[in-house]
Amino acid sequence: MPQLNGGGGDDLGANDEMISFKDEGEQEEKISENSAAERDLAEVKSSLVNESETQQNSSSDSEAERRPPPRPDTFRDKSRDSLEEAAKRQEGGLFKNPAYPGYPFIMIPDLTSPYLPNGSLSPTARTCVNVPLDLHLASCCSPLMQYLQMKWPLLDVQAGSLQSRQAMKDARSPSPGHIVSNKVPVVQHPHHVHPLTPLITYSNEHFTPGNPPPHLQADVDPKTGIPRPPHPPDISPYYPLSPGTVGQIPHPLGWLVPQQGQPVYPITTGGFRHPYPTALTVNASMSSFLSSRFPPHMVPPHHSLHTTGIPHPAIVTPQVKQESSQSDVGSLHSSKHQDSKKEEEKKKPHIKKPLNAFMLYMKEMRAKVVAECTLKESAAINQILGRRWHALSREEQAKYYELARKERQLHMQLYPGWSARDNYVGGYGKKKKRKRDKQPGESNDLSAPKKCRARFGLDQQSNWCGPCSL
DNA sequence: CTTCCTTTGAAGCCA
DNA sequence: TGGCTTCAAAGGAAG
Repeated sequence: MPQLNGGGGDDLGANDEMISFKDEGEQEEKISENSAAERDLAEVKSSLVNESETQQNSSSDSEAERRPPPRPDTFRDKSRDSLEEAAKRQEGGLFKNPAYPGYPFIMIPDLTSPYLPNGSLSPTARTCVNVPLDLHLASCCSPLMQYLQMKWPLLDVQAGSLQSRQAMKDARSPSPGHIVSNKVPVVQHPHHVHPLTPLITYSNEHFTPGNPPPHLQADVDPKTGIPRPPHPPDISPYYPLSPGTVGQIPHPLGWLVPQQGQPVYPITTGGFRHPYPTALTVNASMSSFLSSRFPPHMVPPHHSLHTTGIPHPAIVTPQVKQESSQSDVGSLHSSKHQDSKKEEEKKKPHIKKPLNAFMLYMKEMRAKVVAECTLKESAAINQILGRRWHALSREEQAKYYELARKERQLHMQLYPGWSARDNYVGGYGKKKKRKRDKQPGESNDLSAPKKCRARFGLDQQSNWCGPCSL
């Protein structure tokens, strides 16, 4: 039922996702967790450190420790509760109640529903389309809109445009190109916007229109120390801005919406190129997939490539660096070997793995955690996020699993021939020596929290991370 | 400048 | 099939 097409083959609903729920009997106990909802972040941090202590005292090292026993929502913080409430009130989001209780068998919403039998957009859908996209896309748009935006972020919804709407009405339009922005794509900042960033806007926070998270309102630029103006209501707080970059705000739809002046995606020498590797041609299956889910005018032409020349952000062309370095003095003297290497790299851009559920969660919540505590080191932040992840309710996690599934799906459509293996440096089992010097019986790096304390000057006796108050 | 740290999950490979 | 490995993000720390 999940899939419109009978699920026939959505093998993307990873089994592991189920496993993840399966093995977490802990999740069951969370039902009674509300009583603990009052516990704040301090406890999160405390338990984080506690875990290390416990691990020290206990020789058991297994997964049970890595995945702590059921924790009745100990880590649910007030903010999240309020967010949940807001989300519930909202009822407009993708994950309306009930939020996929049966996940992972819950799939994409019926995308065709917003369309009337004659193929035109239903009033509801139209309404959504008319809503300025920037204005909290996730909060105001139907699942269709969100999914369409994910699938075809190039839809310039905000523009709103008459133009876009008109174009959308024109079923004869040969390609999505007519509804895309003509802004120039630029190079993606490595740490800026994930290609599929729009997915992140599913955050509950973003489901509350016009109410940016309090902790971000008076945000301070971590690097400059300059207080940032409150994020405009139409801008995701997860896209930090410096005072002069308003015009360069990464579009919430992230990866395909071109930005001016803001590096988003790599461009090749010509300024424009085929946005996707030639392997990305929309094959028959994809075409039928799309056709089954979208009105004809939404389905990309078979020749495959986006007409915008905007590459998928998952593509990280080493060229970005190369170009800058090549422009340097020594570039002309690069050896033939290097040239051939570069040629190879050109031919084979690095396509990143799609983000998994936890990665999506991290991406969304990192800023919040950073804002809530003084920590900036990702290792420490990730520990906290890991704990929070486990503290999430089943439904909340399901959101991210669903998003991740969509990401994989989209990724697979964009890069049919891609394999995770492609990104293995030097091939599997070789290269990239990861430390991973964990002994078989050793738990998950008992020293990590210690390191954390040491690094951040925390009280060795205390289990409480002062700076973080988590 | 590169690698590590740290998290979870996806995916690939090998026995 | 289970176990192991790598990579995805992030940014400070360390080498």
